[in-house]
Formats: sequence, C-alpha cells, structure tokens
Amino acid sequence: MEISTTHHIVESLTRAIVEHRLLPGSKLAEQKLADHFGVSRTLVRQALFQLSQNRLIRLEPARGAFVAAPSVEEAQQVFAVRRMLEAEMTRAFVQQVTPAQIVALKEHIEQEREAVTHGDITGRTELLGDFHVRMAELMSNDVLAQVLGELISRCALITLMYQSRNEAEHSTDEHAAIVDALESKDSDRAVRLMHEHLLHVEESLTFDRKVPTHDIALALA
Amino acid sequence: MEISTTHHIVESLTRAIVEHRLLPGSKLAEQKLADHFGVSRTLVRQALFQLSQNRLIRLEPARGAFVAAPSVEEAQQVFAVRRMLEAEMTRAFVQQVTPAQIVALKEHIEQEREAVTHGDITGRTELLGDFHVRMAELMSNDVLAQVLGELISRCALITLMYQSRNEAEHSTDEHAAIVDALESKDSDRAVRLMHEHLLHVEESLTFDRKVPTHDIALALA
DNA sequence: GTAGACCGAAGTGTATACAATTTTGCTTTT
DNA sequence: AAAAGCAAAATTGTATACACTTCGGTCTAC
Repeated sequence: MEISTTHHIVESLTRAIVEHRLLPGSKLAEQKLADHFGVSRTLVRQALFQLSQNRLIRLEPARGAFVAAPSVEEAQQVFAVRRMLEAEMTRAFVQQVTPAQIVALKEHIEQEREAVTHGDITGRTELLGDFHVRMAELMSNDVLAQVLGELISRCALITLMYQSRNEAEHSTDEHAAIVDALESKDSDRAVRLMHEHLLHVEESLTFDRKVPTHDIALALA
Repeated sequence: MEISTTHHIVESLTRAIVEHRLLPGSKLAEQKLADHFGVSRTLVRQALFQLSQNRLIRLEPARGAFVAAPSVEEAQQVFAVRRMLEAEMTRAFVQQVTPAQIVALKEHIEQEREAVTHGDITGRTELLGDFHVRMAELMSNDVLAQVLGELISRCALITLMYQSRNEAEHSTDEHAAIVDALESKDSDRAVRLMHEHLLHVEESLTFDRKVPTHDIALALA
C-alpha cells in the first residue's frame, strides 16, 4: 500500500500544527486541503486518519477534522507514564553504557544549546524531546524508542505552548547532568535526576496559562 | 469522520488473526475482503490501514496487506518495555491502592481461572493480558492504560502462539501473588513479583518452536 | 534446456461521482 | 423582534471508475 504522498501531507500538517500556524480547534476541511496539496480528497482523508492516530487532530463523525487541544490532565498522565518508563530506561542504560553512547548524547546536548541560544523555538522543543528518544535508540530497542517517541510527540503541542526559554535552558542543563551520571555509571543518581527532570518539565506546564480555543463552552466556562 | 463500519471490519479481522484463522504471512486482498463484508474497497482500505498501525498486519507498497509475523526479537523488546513500565506502575499502584481495587483484581483472576480450566485458549490469552490493562485502568490514567494495551495487543499473536496451558496456569497464579502483595501494600515484593512474572512469560516465548510462515527466506534459514 | 523478454490477468493507487448528513441563511409564524 | 422551520449549499461518507504496478505464464533466443 502506497503511503509516500500521504506521508508528505501528514508531515506538512504536523509542522503546521506544532508550529501553531494552525491553532487548536481549527477545522481542517478536506476539499480545501486537497486543493492546497493538489491531490484528491482520498489522500487527504488517509492523512487525516493517520494524524488522528497521533492525537494531533480529532475526528468527529460527519463533522470533520479539528486540530486537537490536549488538556493539561492528559499531559499530566503522559508525564506520569514517562516518569515510570524513563526512570527504568535510565537504570537499564547504565548497565550497558558505552563511551560512544556518551559521546553521542553530549553531541546532542550541544545541538540543544545552540537552538536555545539562537531562539529557535520549534527546533529546541524538538531537540529537547529527541534527547529522550535518542537514549532509547542507543539501547537498540526499537519498540522502546517508538513508544517513547509517541508519548513525547503526543504532547508536543502543550510542551511547545507552555515552555519558556528559561525552562528550555534548565532542561538542557538537566540533560547534561543526567549524562554525567550515566558516564560515571551512577545508576541511582541518573535515575533520580531523570525523574526530577521530568517532574520539572511537567511543573512548567501546570501553570494555568490561557490557551486559545475555538470551543465556545470551554472558552466561557 | 465516520468510523463505525470500518471499526466492525477491524474487529472482525483482528479476531480472525488473533484466533489464527488467518496465519501470519497470509495475503489480505482488498476486493475479496470487500466482497466478504459487502462494502467497497474504500472501507476495507481504511480498516487495513488501521490494522497496520496496530502492527497486526504489514502493508507493502503496491503489493498489498499481509498478516504480520512478529519476530521473537520484537516480542523480547516489547517485554523489556513492559518490565520497565509495569514495575513502576506496580510501585505507584501500591501508593494509592483501595480495597475496591483489590476486589476488582481478584474477580478478574477468577475469570482467568475459569477460562484456563475450560480450555478457552483465546479467552484466556485475552484475560491474561487484560489483567495488566485492568491495573492501569484502576489507576485512572487513561494514557497508561492505552499505552500498555497497545504493547500487549502488539504481541498477542506471539503470546497466543507460544503459550501452553501450564504456562497459562502459572501466569494466573503469579497474578494472584501480585495482588496479595498489593493488598498487603508490600511495594517491593509486588514490584519484584511483577518483574519476575514478566520474565517468566517472556521465557516461555523464547523456546524456539516452529512458526508457520509464508516467508520463504525465513523458512529456509 | 534454460534465461530472459513479453503479454495478459489480477491487484493496488488515486481520482471522481454520487449519496447522506450537516450547516447556513432565509422565510414564516407567533 | 425572536424563534422555529425549511430549503439550498456545503461537507462528509461510500462506491465506482480508471491508471499503473506487480505477478504468472508462455514464447523466443541462445
């Protein structure tokens, strides 16, 4: 089954949503998208279906597709799962860590610092999430990397919405501290740092800032 | 976007695959399925796409859909993730356990025992997996329940293929032991038992029994 | 006798046509 | 003037049509 054209549409819409060119609640009309991409509704529908599986959009029967507005509660649940999973991932990582892996992680952190100093908001959000996926990949467990990737992308919207520059810098520092602990094979410290790091990121989200919404009932509540 | 008809097709195919009426490697031709369900290829393609996201089938461009044959390596990776996730889930469960939750889990175990004694292979595989999902649900973390459910269903094929009745009985006993530890709020014991339980289930898979396959290269290797 | 090209059948990939539902704006009624 | 009802327009849901790729088999060339 061919998926390359569909994939392009998915990528394009994903960028638009994550970069907030499409706000949560916006309607995604099939024919308009089809015209824009120069394809038929068939491919647009495939793409929309895929995006709904990624939780980036919400499909309502006979009404259409809308950009998702993940709730703070959902983000908190995702972080609870991440803390469970990544704490143990960190412990397992120390068991089988190699110098090459440490180098790879340190290089990644350098990229993070660059994005943060250059004010590249989208890039930094992506890189900060990728640090965690990179760890999973280095453990040569594809399933782990994929599950973690889904969890992280699932709340890309919220993370992006709520993360300030200070918090981004803080995250990078914490990543560096984790790698230090990994390098010295201090399993307990690494696990504790990872756990605290995820708590910090989650705390930075719970400040109840205003989210643009198209849901009237929610807006007036 | 309507999904109910598609959902019915997905359910039907899922049962057929999990119950081994469709063997790994089997081709799923779109027109034949469309005729069988009395719908057009459009809906069949939607269903196939969804099944491919669940890893129950594999889509090959311009060649079609085939029932997946998850490798033992993949199953091992899934179990590695489950051990990480469920060990911590168990620890968190003890923190907030209530008598009602214990009752619910004990009732579930009774259902397991019935299925095992009645020789209901499909039912018992489903129930044995559901025990873990039920725990997640009782923690009122939908995301956790969903992630775990995906992990478990992901290797339903392999689990079903490799699990004998003895092993199933053993699993039920281990579930009961875990609930005992939860009830006495012995967090360390519960975590240890859960970890060992998942190791046991995985071990029962690694015996390299013959798997029917349509992949010539694999069959002759 | 075997390797390779070629043709037809079968199947997938995409577009379009049509049916069913929702939305919208106007008209009518109170 | 506000609300209810209705009809037209717009939008989604499903089926079908057609183009393109793959698969099998046969025929030819060596």
